[in-house]
Amino acid sequence: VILHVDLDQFIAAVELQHRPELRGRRVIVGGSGDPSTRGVVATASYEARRFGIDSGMPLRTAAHRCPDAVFLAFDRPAYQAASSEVMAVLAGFPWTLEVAGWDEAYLELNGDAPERVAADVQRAVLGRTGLSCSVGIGENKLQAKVASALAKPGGICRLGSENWTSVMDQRPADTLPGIGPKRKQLLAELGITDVGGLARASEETLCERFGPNIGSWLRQIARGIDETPVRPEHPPVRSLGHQITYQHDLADPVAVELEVTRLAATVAQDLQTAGKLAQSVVVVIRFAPFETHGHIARLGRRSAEESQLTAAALTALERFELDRPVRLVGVRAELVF
DNA sequence: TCTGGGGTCCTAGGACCC
DNA sequence: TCTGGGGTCCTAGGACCC
Repeated sequence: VILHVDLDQFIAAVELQHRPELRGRRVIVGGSGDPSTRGVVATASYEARRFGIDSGMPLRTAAHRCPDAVFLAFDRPAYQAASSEVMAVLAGFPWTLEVAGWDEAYLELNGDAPERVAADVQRAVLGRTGLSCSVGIGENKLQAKVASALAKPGGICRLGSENWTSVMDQRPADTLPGIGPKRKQLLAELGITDVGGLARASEETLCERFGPNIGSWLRQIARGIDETPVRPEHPPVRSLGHQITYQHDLADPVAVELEVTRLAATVAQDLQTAGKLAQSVVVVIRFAPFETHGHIARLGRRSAEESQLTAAALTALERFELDRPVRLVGVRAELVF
């Protein structure tokens, strides 16, 4: 039996802990906190969601739809700190814990009454961090994760092979994690809109449209099947980088080059801090209005040295024709692992 | 009304080798 | 004038997740 613990409105909840006077108000967290700048909504409070505000929406749009909302800057260190507290509480239980993100984790039980454990977990997290969470119970990670979404906010929900079909069949296909807007659209073109339809679809048709792996995997998740293990250790980091969207497009190629150099130096620093070596560097350029391209350059030798990273980044940059204004520059190191 | 930042994984196509 | 088949590796792009 697997539990999926998912914090409710995590980012907004952390902000409201720091500013209790904002409880009950329309709060929107994202970007610099200034809705006249480039950025998107990370999380909106329930009060703001009623105005159609949701994650990913441009801040400018959110300000239009909800002019009297309170806008707060995205505060990564605060969320990381809150997350660590929550995970420490979960680690205190005697079960295998997989941290799956800032605000979610899996617990693998062995024989204990899962509903009772779920309630214990909720009580412990709330008592020690002040944060509310939802808990899904399943026979695998997929079922548990889907169940926790159904349990929101603050509830407990159990899915298993006996009720998967009755609970899920009629729900839209994108209820399943792994199906986003594009796959939902492609499925709709095949006449598949709900989970039941996907479960009954022909594997051949799905593989033809989505490729061999994704095609058969989609059909599996629609049937509630998932064999991925709960893994307590963090998987090795594969890449590490930074990207910046500029408030004003960079029109000058020299400015772009300077930014690539700056970002490469930051990435080198981060590599050294993490004790990792890069084997190649990817430079990403997003041209105005919104066209993104990337080029990769291999390092002469595995390294975390600033000079090596910078040289490779500039080599990659040379492959771009910088003949248009640039709105984003990114540098990412691919690691040796 | 313009569209963040940090990641992972998969796919398609081309180069190359035997 | 027309050009196999099997395999690997690399690159670029895309979809998704939080």
